[in-house]
Amino acid sequence: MGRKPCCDKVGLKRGPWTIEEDCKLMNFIFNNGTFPCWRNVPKLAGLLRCGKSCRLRWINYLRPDLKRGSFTESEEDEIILLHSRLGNRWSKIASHFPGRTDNEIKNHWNTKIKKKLKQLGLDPVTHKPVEKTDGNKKQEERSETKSEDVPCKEVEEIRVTLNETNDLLKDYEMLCGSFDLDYSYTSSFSMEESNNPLMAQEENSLKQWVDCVDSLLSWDDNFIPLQEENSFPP
DNA sequence: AATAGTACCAACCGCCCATTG
DNA sequence: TCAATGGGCGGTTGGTACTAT
Repeated sequence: MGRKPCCDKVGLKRGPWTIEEDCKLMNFIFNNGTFPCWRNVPKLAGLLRCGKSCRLRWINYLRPDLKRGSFTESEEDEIILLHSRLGNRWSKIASHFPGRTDNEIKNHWNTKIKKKLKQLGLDPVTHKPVEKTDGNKKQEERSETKSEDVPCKEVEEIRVTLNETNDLLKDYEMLCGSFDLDYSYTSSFSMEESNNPLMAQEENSLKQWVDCVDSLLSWDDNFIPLQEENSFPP
């Protein structure tokens, strides 16, 4: 007996989200705060998406507390450090970067950091120097002479940083000893919980974000506030 | 200008695990 | 105790933009 699919995929929309869908989802979340059951969200928000898709969209893209833009060098260094300790546990790694998502970090690792480590002669999995066979030596020589995206100076800087990072490891471990390593940054919030200063801050940033987006997006006539939109599709 | 190759990232898939009845 | 369920997670894919030939 196999497991039931997370949702009935028949008739559900897939692929990139439209602005209208984003609006519907945001609108629903702004009006309802926390939602214990993602499965019901698409139905209640009037979306033809599965609950998982809504959750992902919110967490990875719509959350008001998301930090946009490329990773700084110090962030990269910390990712490398954390990866050496935690492996591919991206959500754990992401919990150390408020505003960054596990998906974002995973993508950055796979597209940028992995390459940099390889060019440094480090195994991205073990973080240890790679034993070079004749075959991959030649291949690496070729790619190194061809490669221009990481100049020698930069590679040297990364080496220095990594050494510093290793020096920091001890301090970091001490630090982790005094904090809960499993501390996880949670994206869920509730308007009702705004007595909590942190929640209030989050709510405040949410409002600021809404104002900001409001001014940037041309909220067309299709965007109907939830309170006014009493009739959801059956 | 056209085509091929590469990089990037949003989104999906399927498995795992905690919770619930 | 166990099966069903839903959320979370990591791996992978597919589309798009950019670059090289």
